[in-house]
Amino acid sequence: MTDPKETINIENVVASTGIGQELDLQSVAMDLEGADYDPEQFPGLVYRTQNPKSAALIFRSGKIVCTGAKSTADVHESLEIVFDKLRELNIQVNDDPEIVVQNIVTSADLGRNLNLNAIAIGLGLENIEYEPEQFPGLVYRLDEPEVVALLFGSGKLVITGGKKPEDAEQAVDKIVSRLEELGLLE
Amino acid sequence: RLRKWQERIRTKDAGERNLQFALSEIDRMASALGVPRSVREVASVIYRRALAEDLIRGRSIEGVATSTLYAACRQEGIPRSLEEVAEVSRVDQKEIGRTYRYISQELGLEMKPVDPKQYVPRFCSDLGVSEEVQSKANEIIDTTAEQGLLSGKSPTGYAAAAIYAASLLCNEKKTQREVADVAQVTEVTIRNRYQEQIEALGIH
DNA sequence: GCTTTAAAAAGTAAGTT
DNA sequence: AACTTACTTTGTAAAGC
Repeated sequence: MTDPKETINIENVVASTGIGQELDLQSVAMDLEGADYDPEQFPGLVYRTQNPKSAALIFRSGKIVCTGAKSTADVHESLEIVFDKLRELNIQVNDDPEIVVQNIVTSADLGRNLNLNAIAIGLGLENIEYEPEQFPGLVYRLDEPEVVALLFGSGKLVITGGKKPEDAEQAVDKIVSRLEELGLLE
Repeated sequence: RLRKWQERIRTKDAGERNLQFALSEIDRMASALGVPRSVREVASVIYRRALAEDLIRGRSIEGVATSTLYAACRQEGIPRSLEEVAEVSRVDQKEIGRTYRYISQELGLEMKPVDPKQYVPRFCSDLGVSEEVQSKANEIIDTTAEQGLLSGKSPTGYAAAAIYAASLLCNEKKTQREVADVAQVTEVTIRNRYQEQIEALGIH
């Protein structure tokens, strides 16, 4: 029996930060190669890094959102690249702007198929959302840690809403023990 | 004070008119769907509860009315798919679905997942197949669902595949296209569910 | 509420070959 | 019938409508 915790994989990390400087996005868009900026569509400028792969949304206020990184370390690496690119454009960037992780998306595998109908009843219809006509996953909201888990018939999971990697581990533990005590993981 | 009085009356009148509009819309859509009067009554009860709980603010009356009708059909055991409900509503399917989930959650309706068997009588009737095909389809659904095959699958596609399989087993073959049309799913979905079901049943 | 970005899960659908 | 592409669901920040 493989511990489901060992199947956890971070798929996406969202973080926010700021350079503490207002920006003229129009000129940044001109000077920054590969930048996508369409203020009519969205107020942020989109800049993609290749290694590590991520997408940064840069705003007029100097605030930045980084998405798509596979780890918190990658978030920092990606943002350092963004900071350096801005410095190359003679824009002042603080030495180490505070980076706050806002959301971590994780996948995991319980290793056996799940009867979602039985789980919906077992976990309590009032606590879950399961509408297979609209989406194949069962939505389970946990209080501690405060995350949302999507459970699939294959036994695969998606956990989102966490701020740190341990949130996903705790969530998997709780889900496994709840399903075990309900006898729905045999 | 007189102004406040008038305002209250105006608000009350507007509220009455909105409720009448919602109920007439539920009636219109229920007729178009051909569901019995009991379903309209259940829908109007749910709608009034949503109104009392102030769940309509920020949402269209039409959207909430349609969602309560969708929920009522399910509660009464004669579900209509979101696609079918959307066809008689002025609200798009996506909006009906999210409004339904919101109302269901807030009112604590505790709706059980739709049992594919609930679609069998209507689909079979539309196809004009025998009672034998109908009970065979129900049997296929029960035995395969017990094996966990239903998890995550849409109830209409699951029912359609079982009816298709049953029509073959009872020598009353209907084509995948015919079944797909009454269930409003694609032939590809029927093919996929059908393959899983006959494999689970050990029919080769 | 919406707009945009990223990523996974699995089902369904549509278009092309 | 296979492949590809795309949409459904979940969280999250950003600025502006």
